[in-house]
Amino acid sequence: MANLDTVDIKILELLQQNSNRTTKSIAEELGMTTSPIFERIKKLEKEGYIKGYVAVLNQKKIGLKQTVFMGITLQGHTRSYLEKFVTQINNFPEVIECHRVSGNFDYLLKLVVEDIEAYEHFIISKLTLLPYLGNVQSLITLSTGKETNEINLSRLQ
Amino acid sequence: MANLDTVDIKILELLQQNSNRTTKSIAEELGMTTSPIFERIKKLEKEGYIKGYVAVLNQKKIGLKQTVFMGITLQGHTRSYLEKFVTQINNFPEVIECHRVSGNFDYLLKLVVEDIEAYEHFIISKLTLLPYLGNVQSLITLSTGKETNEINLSRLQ
DNA sequence: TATTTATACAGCATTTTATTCTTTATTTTT
DNA sequence: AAAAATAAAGAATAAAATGCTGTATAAATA
Repeated sequence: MANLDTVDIKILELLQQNSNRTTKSIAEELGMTTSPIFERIKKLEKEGYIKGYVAVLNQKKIGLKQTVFMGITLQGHTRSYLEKFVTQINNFPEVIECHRVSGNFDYLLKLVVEDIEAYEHFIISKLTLLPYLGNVQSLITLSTGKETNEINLSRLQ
Repeated sequence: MANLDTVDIKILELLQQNSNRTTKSIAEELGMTTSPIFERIKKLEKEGYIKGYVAVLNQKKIGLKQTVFMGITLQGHTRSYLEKFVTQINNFPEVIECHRVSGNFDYLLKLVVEDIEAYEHFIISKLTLLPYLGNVQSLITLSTGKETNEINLSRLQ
């Protein structure tokens, strides 16, 4: 695919908002028939523009009410240790994101836990067991104004 | 719904991984027929456990290669100003998350941009126009070890 | 310029899935 | 123990996905 045209971008925008829409309804919105829309979606999937389709859950309703960010600095920085650290961090079910960053920390983590108590438990019984841990800073989410996975594609047009 | 049973949790886990699976294939995996699975999914949607279904895009392939986190401190803290700040921040297409946090910052943002240059442009031409801005700290993502929206539900069982 | 080739899409046919309904078994309540 | 509620199987129907054919338009080639 040379590049994405207007129709492709529109399809991606719609599927980011609701991936359960029928091909037909997308086709109608774009003033086309189902087949070209169907074929374009398959192409976007095949060529990797679309990584997949997922259900988004209501964390709070499920009992996981607390989001926490952690800035972590390590004391050692050997390659083998960094890799080990990432592997272990990724295995914790509480951790949903783990980014190596430049700036005032080495790593930034995003966690989802039941509540503050569960977070404290995570720190005591899991995190602090990791060696070479340096400075650890917690950012406890009080409220969330925006939290989406939707990438704004208007910039591409 | 009193609460989620084992089958509900399993369904949620599967739909978090791939929401395009057919009812039939989920039913087969769980050793049931399609109708109960179908009804359970509808119930989970209706009662708000499932917020929606979305396509996950390949950011890099689309040309948005850089993720950045920003810790922001405000100088003023009147209610009306905080609200205005959040509203304006949420309107920036670059910002995909905006959390009010306790800790060393007032707000933590997550942004997705083309590259560092685009990030600099965001700061100069958008962010710094906001009044009452205090300390701003950037955490530039170098690499990402884990980045998922999938909530681990094994904790609930 | 004429001719071929590739691309995109409409429209229809077919297969597969989603959805609804009925019946039966099981559990819960009284 | 009887009645009511719940859960699921199985079949029937509606809707959607998927594939195919033909046509128009654009791009490439001679």
